[in-house]
Amino acid sequence: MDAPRWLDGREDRAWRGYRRMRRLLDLELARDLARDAGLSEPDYDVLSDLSETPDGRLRLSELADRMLWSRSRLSHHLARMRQRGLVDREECATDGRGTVVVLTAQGRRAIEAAAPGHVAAVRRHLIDLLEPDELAALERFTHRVVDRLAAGRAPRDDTDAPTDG
Amino acid sequence: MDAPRWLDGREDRAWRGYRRMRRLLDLELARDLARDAGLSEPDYDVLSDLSETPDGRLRLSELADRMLWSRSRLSHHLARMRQRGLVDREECATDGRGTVVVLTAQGRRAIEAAAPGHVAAVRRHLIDLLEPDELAALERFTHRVVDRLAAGRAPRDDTDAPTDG
DNA sequence: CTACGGTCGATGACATGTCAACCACACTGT
DNA sequence: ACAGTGTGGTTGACATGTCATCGACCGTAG
Repeated sequence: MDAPRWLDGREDRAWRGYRRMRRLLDLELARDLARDAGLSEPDYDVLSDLSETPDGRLRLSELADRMLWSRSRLSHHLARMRQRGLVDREECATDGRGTVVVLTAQGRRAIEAAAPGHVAAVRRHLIDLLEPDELAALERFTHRVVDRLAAGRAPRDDTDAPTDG
Repeated sequence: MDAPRWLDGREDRAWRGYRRMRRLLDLELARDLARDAGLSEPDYDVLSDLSETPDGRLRLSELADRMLWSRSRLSHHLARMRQRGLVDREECATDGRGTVVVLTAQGRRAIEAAAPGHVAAVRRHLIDLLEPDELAALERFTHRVVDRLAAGRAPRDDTDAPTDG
């Protein structure tokens, strides 16, 4: 650990800005979502991913992978959402161990009611504040960073932690 | 709520990329930090903010404001960090209600041991992957977004939720 | 001084996320 | 068929974060 390369002025401001934006955006979006739709951000994400499939159904592990959640976390969260009637479970026809997560009619109504306001908030607080070149840069570098990070992850691991050293 | 303006292709890719990057970066940085330094990200942030002051001391509410945490959350977290010997509490000389959070010698050693590796990880997984124009864009737009969001927040509110409608 | 409304921080109850087993089933080789 | 090994999902214990409330103290007005 010799002579660490600290962040210079611009790098430090970018990094701090990123973290601060992240936090404020989270607080704001979560607040709006809870107030207007009675959903948390995780709730919204689950419903959103489900609603993007043709039949509102996904294997639990498939959903967990898409969301980058551990199966454990998703299982717990689904149990809570299920009690609220937003989703349901079905046995998987092709794999006796499997669970299929199903979007209920109520869940679909919830995401459809929440989506316009949520997208509007995302625009108002972030997207519409970006210049075209900034939006393009955001798209480019986030995907670059994601590709690198995803490459470093173990192919399958329930713990959300890659097993490399 | 008439005819919501959905995100177009580029906007949608940027927004999804942002959220995915955010999640993967969090997992990776938290993992590295835990493995190499035995600290969580919140631990690191607390220690980092404290170590940036001249004497390693901050009023609890001042620290909470800088971190955008509720006083309650910080109070709970400090109780845990205190049990591990990373920080301590002192009474505030100028305000009988107040608490001063103090970085202990052990806490200073912990942050100084953790920082080089953490900064290296931030570089490796994010900063060093950005082109100069992307870094500049990140700095610019995050600060713009933060300014807007900060302006919308009530000046003082323990709940982390602005009181506007 | 005393009353009053506000702020500081701690606390307990509860919601959420993590981690380490665990069971049931799938797959492979023999 | 049937071990042995691996995967899918659940569970319980625990760590962390949120929310409402409280006691102590501050500031100001009478």
